[in-house]
Amino acid sequence: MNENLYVDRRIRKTRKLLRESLLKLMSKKKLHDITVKELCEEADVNRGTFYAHYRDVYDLFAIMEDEIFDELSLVLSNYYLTEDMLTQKKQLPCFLEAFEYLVGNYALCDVLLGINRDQIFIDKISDVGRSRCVTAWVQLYNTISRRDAEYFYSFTVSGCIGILQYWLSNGRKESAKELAQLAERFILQGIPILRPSPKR
Amino acid sequence: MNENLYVDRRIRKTRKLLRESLLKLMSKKKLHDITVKELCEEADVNRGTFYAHYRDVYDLFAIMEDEIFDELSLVLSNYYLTEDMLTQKKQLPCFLEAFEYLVGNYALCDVLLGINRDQIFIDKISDVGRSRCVTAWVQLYNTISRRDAEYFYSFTVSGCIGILQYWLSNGRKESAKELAQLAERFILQGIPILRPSPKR
DNA sequence: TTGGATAATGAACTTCGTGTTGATTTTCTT
DNA sequence: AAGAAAATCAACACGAAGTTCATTATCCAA
Repeated sequence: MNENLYVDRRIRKTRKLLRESLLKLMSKKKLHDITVKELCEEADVNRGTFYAHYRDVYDLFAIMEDEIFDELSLVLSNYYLTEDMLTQKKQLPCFLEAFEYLVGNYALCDVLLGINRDQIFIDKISDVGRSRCVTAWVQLYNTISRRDAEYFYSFTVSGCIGILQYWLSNGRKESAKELAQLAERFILQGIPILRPSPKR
Repeated sequence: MNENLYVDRRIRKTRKLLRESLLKLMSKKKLHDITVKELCEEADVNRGTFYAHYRDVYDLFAIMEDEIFDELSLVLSNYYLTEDMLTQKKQLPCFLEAFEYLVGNYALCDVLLGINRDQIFIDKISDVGRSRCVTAWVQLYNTISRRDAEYFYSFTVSGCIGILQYWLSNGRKESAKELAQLAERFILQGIPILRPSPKR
């Protein structure tokens, strides 16, 4: 938690510079086109210093992903599934917090979920709440198999990421709340959301 | 379509070898860790020959993606949206064909959608049916805004990819038909799929 | 404030993949 | 069978990767 306070200021400075520079370069080009050399020039850090901290550019990137992942996990861990949350009206707060975090960190999201994104991060994010959700669903409803619950979870989380990606690539016009509401409606109602008059 | 018939046999052979070798290497390591050198050794093709065909490893990969993309587009283009397809029972055939194609090419899917996947392919796949679906939805239902339809489409397609990814990473136990049915249920019904007795 | 510790720098060096070239050999097509 | 075209082989310059070590700058605790 606060081991960071005991890290030498020089180390903190160097790592911060490298992280910021990588983010900057990634907004312009793909990760695999970024060399250690140019990263260090951008950060004005000696190349030898880089190797004292990271194995290569991908190593640095993975560590950055981990940090975001931990923060988002923390946000989500405040929520636990109750029967209420599975019925009509109580899912919003969880979605809202998640989307608010992501929307608030959109520059990072752009890198992590955008055109040059790496897959591992998405997979990890996806699995944050998997076991909790699936277990709760199976316990609360006797009509659903564990297998179907797993698939439904995969479908849902990927769908939410899809919403975020569309949002990112279309000018980020909506607020976190709007995104959360859209996600909630899609998940709760499915395609009937499209219908003028709900059938059956 | 059949320009391939006019391509020199040596060229076809070389390209096939390189494609297969790249696929093989990608099952073991990430794209950015694969060098032209090792790819050519794997394929037993001269390095100079590689450069006569492709700019670099990413160029080859992009071309492979394009081929799959075109094939899948062809599969999907057989379907057009009618009102029937948006109601309860008629979506399955389209999903079924898509999933059958993807399941049938699971080795490729594993590379394209799996842990080392590149984002561009997924984005392209996602957009195959976007305008067609969104336009149809907006025309058929006066209650949905274009914006919401776009988001619903993003949500749905990403969700389906999520289903496929879960399937890939869990032993590929289900058939294409089962996957298509799951997808259809999730999209049509949303979370009520979990409920023992449908509310309202 | 100072002194020991530690991190960053700069320069040099080897290694390795890249991308290209030109001569030679193999394979295809008709 | 012959000409065309592709693949091979060897060689090359180039640049980034990764490491080493002596030197300098910075930190932090006594």
